[in-house]
Amino acid sequence: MTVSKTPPDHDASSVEPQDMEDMEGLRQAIELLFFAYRDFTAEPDAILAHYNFGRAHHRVIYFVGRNSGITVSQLLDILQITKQSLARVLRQLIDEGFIEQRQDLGDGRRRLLHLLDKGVEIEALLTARQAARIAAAFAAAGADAPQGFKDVLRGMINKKDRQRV
Amino acid sequence: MTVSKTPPDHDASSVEPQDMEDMEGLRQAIELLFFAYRDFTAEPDAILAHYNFGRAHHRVIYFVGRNSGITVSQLLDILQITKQSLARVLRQLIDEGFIEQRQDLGDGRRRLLHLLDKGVEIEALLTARQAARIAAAFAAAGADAPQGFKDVLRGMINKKDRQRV
DNA sequence: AAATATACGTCAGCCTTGTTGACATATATG
DNA sequence: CATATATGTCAACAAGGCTGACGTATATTT
Repeated sequence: MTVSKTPPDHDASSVEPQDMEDMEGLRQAIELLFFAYRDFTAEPDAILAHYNFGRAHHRVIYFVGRNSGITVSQLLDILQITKQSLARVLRQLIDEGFIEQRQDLGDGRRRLLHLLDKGVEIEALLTARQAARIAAAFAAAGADAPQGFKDVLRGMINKKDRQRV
Repeated sequence: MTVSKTPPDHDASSVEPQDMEDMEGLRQAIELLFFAYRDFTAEPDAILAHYNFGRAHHRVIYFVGRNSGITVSQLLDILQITKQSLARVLRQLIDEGFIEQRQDLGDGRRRLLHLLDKGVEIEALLTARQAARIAAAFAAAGADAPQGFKDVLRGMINKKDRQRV
């Protein structure tokens, strides 16, 4: 392996374009988002591992729980993954009795997804953990912080999906 | 395939434990976080694909850029992945001339990581895109929103890493 | 009624990025 | 000199993305 020998540097202060005076604040936001999301997902991931499930299962369970009777294609719109990727985890969730699909009486091509008891249970557990983390952060921040938090997140979402939440 | 036939239901309103009166707001936050992070990462991912890089490369480039001279183990602490996972992408980044490692003169076991020109360039591009998205969201939200946004995110990070940002 | 479009499922194979476990080397430190 | 630390690497595996191809049931259009 080739390793060059040089004194440790500290890269002084780098030049920032003047039209980006607030770059530092934006970089802070980028990093906070990384760390927060990292820890926000790590906790559910650990729980899911007990069921031999992963983050992909979590997403499906969550959004089916939140939108009972959602169709497969609506779920695909939310997750923005391919149907093959969804099929893999959905099949497991159905086979293992966490989710049930019923045929839509109006349009027989559609499969309406519903959580079964086991699904409701794990959804509640996972959501409770994530909600608790957010609730703690809300409580620690100022009273106006939750609104600011949500408003900024909403603004970060592509227009098309902003009205979803 | 077995599909039960039942009329479409709307699952009425589910029961919420009374100690979680604000559950709706917390669920909103959970979903906003999901959608915002999804779109926040999708844009860089698309750019990185042109270089045959992925999200893992982005993280390394970003944090090496932000912490010039960072060691491998410090980077591992941030990313919270195994050294083998890091090694795979780091090797590519070094081989392809995006990152350089220099030996620490104080402690010769350490490798200090630095962006090379190509690395600086792509880092700037990716960060500019993400910063622009956040800047737009900041501008669209109220003047106090950015502070609330950051405060809540900070509160969501595990204590150990809160002081990082 | 026939043709086409839509919703969904599935098979096969590939890639990235995470994991574990084992082991090697250089350098620091006790 | 012995041990601990920082790093690198090989091998194998799993999760969860992807593409492409194809099948079937149901709706819709012609």
